[in-house]
Parts: sequence; C-alpha cells; structure tokens
Amino acid sequence: MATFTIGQLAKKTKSTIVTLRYYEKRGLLPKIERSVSGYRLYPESLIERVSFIKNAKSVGFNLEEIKTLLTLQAKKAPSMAVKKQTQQKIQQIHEKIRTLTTMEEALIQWEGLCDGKVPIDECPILEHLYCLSEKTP
Amino acid sequence: MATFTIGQLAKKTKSTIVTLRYYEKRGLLPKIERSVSGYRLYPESLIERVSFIKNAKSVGFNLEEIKTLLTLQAKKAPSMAVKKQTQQKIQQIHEKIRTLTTMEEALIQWEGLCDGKVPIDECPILEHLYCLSEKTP
DNA sequence: ATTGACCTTAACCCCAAGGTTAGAGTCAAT
DNA sequence: ATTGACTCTAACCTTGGGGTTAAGGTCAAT
Repeated sequence: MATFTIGQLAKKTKSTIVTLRYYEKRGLLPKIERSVSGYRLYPESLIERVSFIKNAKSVGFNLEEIKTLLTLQAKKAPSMAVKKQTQQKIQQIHEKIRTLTTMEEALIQWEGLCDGKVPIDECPILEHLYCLSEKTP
Repeated sequence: MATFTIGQLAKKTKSTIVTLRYYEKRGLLPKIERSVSGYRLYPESLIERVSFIKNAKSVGFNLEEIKTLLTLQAKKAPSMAVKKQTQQKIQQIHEKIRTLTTMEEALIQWEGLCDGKVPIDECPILEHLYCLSEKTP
C-alpha cells in the first residue's frame, strides 16, 4: 500500500505542507500514523479528502462547516442533514449577493451622474457619499 | 464655535470612541486641536466627515480607499479621479457577485439532486464535492 | 471635596485561513 | 561522508476593522 509524505500529498492535491498541517490541527484531516522518525505517512485515500475540502471551500463552505460535513458522513447521518446544510449555505450566499447588488446599484447610479469634468467639490458621487443619511428631499 | 468631545462626536455619528480614534490613527480624521488637558476638540464639520466614511463603507469602499477619496477631495483633484475609483469599485463588487453566483448555482443544482432520503454514502451533494475536479464524464 | 462620567495612552485580543521563520532532525544519492 | 532536499515542532506574523483592559487624569455638579 503506497503512502505519501506530506510534501507528496501537497503536490498531488496542489495545496501546501503548511495548509495540510493546518487542516490536521483543525480536525479536517485525521492524525495519522507516523514513520519511525516522526514523518506523517498518508494513505492514498487522503487525496480524495483534501480534494473534498478544496471543492467545498470553492463553493463557499468554511473550514468549520466542512468539518461538519465530514463528520456527518463519518457518522452515517441521514443525507437530509447535508441537504439542510447546503440550503443554509445557499441562503447565506444569497444574502451576500443581495447586499453586494444593492451596493453596486448605488455606485452605478452615482457613477452615471458624474461626467468627470466638474470641479471635485461638485462631484455628485462625493455629494452622495456625504448626504446618504441626511437626504435633502 | 461649538466643539465636541470625542464622546459627543461618537454619539452624534452613531459610532464609538474607539472607532474615531482608530480613524484618526489611520489618517481618515485629522489630528485636531486638544484642550489644555489633552482632550480632542472636534469642530462641527467633522460630523459630516464621519458620515462620509460610514456611507462610503456601506457601499463597499474600505478604509484605505476612503482615505484616497478624502485626499482627492482635499487636493482638489479632478472629479474624474473619483469617477475612476468608483468604476473600479463597481468592477470589484461585480467580480464578487459573479463568484458568489457561480457558487450559488452549483449548490442549488446539487441541492436539487438530493432527496434527503438516500443513505449518506450515496448523497449526490457529497459526491459532487468529492468529484468536482475529477469529473467522470 | 467627592462622586460619577468623561477623557488619555499603551498594549493587548478577536476572526479566518493560513504564511513565515528558527532550529533541529532525516533521507537518499553521490 | 557529505550534500541537498525533505520533514518536524513551536511560535510568531498577516489583513481589516475595530474591541478590551489597565492605569491614570479631568470635569461638573453636588
């Protein structure tokens, strides 16, 4: 059975040694066997797990949430639990998008009001930034 | 001419003493006069400036960028400079939205594939998280 | 003259997800 | 046997935007 050193696993998974040790400390990777000299010896199966972590990160889960997902799986929890976590994450992302969209809309509107030629003291963008809260109706 | 202590300014602007001192340290608020005993004495005009900072934050500028905006204004730079900064920020926000949207789409798709009843080892969401990178076509 | 509310600085702490550095040990190949 | 590449732990640094605590000075009203 082939095993990898941490450096090899890092290469295979395109992560770094530091990151892998960090994942172990955070409980996302198991504390595995060591060689006589103390080197970590990873079984091949851990490649998959690191990919899992990377993929989950890329769709917005944070490390704590990923740990939960892994735990659910290990505990043979009902797949409903995973579905629920996913729904929650979708909600969170949706909220963020809404916030950002609101900000973007304001900026786009203001940007359109400034021709870039007026003296800066009349710049509509800055004026809006000053007056957002005390709107003169 | 009325002046405010830092606590009064904090109340007026609904921020905190700590935050105001922090803004001063970051160069967003000027180092103003002190009373004989060392108290900061803020002229009324600073209320506006603090609002400016809050508003700019709320549409996505960070403190460094806000400092730039204030500097541009102080230097009587052309309003084009502000317009450009705004455009850049719109771009940044747009990028973030795109990233989040991509993540959301993936999650929504997967969520729809899991009925919440299968054993967790067959959960399509987890399977996708494992296989994102090594798609079996 | 004393209380309570205010102000000062300095220096520390928080979050996430790692990165960096230091000092020491190990492995494989020449 | 020595080089160079690898690994180990521990402890600190990073970014942003502040919050907290300690130890002290000040102000206004009673």
